[in-house]
Amino acid sequence: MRMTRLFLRTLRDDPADAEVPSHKLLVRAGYVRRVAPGVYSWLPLGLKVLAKVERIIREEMDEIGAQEVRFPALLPREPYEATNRWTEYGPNLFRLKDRKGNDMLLGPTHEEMFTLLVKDLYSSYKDLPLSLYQIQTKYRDEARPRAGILRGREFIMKDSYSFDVDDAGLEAAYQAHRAAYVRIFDRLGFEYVIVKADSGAMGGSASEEFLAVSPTGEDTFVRSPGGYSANVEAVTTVAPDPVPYDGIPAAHAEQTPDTPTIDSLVDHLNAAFPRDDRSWEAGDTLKNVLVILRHPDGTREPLAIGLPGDREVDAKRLETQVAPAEVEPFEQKDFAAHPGLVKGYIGPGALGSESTTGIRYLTDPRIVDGTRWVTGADVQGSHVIDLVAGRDFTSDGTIEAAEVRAGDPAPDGSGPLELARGIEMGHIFQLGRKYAEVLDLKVLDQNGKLVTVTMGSYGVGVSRAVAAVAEYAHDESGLVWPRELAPFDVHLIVAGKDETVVAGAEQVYADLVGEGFDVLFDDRLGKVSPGVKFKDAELIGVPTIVVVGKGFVDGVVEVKDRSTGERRDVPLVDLVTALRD
RNA sequence: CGGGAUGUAGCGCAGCUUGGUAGCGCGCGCCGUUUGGGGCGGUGAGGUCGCAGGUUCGAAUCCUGUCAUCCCGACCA
Repeated sequence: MRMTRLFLRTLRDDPADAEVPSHKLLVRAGYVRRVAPGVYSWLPLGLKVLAKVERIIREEMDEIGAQEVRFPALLPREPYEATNRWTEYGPNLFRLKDRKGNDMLLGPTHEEMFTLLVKDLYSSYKDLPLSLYQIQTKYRDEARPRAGILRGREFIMKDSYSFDVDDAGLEAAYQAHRAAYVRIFDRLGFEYVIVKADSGAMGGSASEEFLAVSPTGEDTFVRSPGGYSANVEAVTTVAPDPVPYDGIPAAHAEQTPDTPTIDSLVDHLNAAFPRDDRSWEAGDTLKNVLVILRHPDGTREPLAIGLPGDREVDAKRLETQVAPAEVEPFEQKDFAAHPGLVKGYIGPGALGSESTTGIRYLTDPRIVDGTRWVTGADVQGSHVIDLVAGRDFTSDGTIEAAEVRAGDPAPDGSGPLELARGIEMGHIFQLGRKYAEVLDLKVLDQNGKLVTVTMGSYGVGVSRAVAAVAEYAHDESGLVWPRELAPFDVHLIVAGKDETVVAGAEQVYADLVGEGFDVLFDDRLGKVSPGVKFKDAELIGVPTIVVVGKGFVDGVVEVKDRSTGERRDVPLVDLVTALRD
């Protein structure tokens, strides 16, 4: 491709609406253009990269025997009504009506369509196992699209689904997909982690996410030096062993006026009740947080969560624990309904299903028998000291709702956890029979009996992958594509206006194309200085740059490696060999 | 949905405080010059100043409303 013909205009400045590197560079280098928030057009350069990502995915999916199909993005309402997702998806679903007034939607995901397709055509265990996939455009009307194509409202996704008669078959399909994903992400070339994910509302059992490690990622995950990694939601707390409490004095209530917050309480304790061994700390206090759970049937249930005073409740972790109920704040009217609760001084005495309030009381796993706490006395201006778990109070159970912090021990004993950010690139999980049951996907088994099919669901963000690669594959000059994804193999520059140099570059171009290289030839002459061409080449990010210039009279051209910056003169006759290395 | 910011030429921005012929850089066309790191000079094309209403002799500028976009958070297979 000649630069003088390529549909491209590079920009000297970063677009004002771009924040993250991939967004800035993909727009500046002419790969994509914004059409609407979260909606982008792919230009020739971008489309070539996208196609290469798709090719890798197709090869690996085909390799595990999955077959490609393609569903429409425009879908009728009915299948989504059957699974209740027409309602559940809420405002995130793009809805529209056809001329007859029938409801339609732009598909956010295709579990229903795949399930119904298999139901349409297959009816015997002999037809299984089966894996189908598609690479297709999805639509989700995100409340806040951001970061260019990293999180759009229209995006390209590979989604596949496995169909098996039994759990062993599902497990095998899951492992096959997992292995394929490992190969896909290895080939895409970025650093990633596989984390245990919360399968949450989707109702599956096993579920893992592939996260590209990147500070611009939206998902926080944890990992340990010993190799543990997980979503924050999936982290389980390492509970200490119970400790004996024989020598601990009896709990005693003390006056602690004006100490509604943990900080004010700790200050007061150190001033009024100093410890012999050390100062009081926030972690010595037991904080009791109240929320309201709204259950799917609409009922509201108060819930108290007891946790060490130096930790906050992590809203996401809490919601994962109480799903499908939703978490709402505990409001003034709720306090009014429970006069036994003294705001700011709530203690275990007023909590628990056996207590006067009857409010369910769940505690952090760290609060084991024998641990001693300072906590509210359920009296205005008073706290209890030396309150011992298991002796002075009990809870209705434990809950994983406290925030996870760097330095916390990994659940598998593999060392302290580190917090990092990642971009969700792939998600695999064992759906089980949820969709097959609602949509009545059954096959006859060996005994002629109807059995419900079990399914797996597996996704890769294809357009997101282009941006995710760009997130790390760049430097201060521009993009630096891995060879397998680059829009071209070679970026050829003619530097100079001398007729022999120009003619020479033309010849090199023809030769390289003849040898099978995909070459971008910057053949611009006239006012386009060599500096402009070098800058554009670095911005575009083709891995190898060949310059035909002043060395040409001596029969050499310059070969530059975009990623290392290394440049060397190569005799014209050796060029093809050098490029093949 | 909460908080913050911004809307002026294709892109990046100034002008607004203090109302008076709409500017700069890049990009684009043409002429000349230049050719190994976004060169120089000249000359052009291109703008309902987000939109609506108001104040005023006169509004990009002041007032009111509204829409949009971006960022943080909430949300999000």
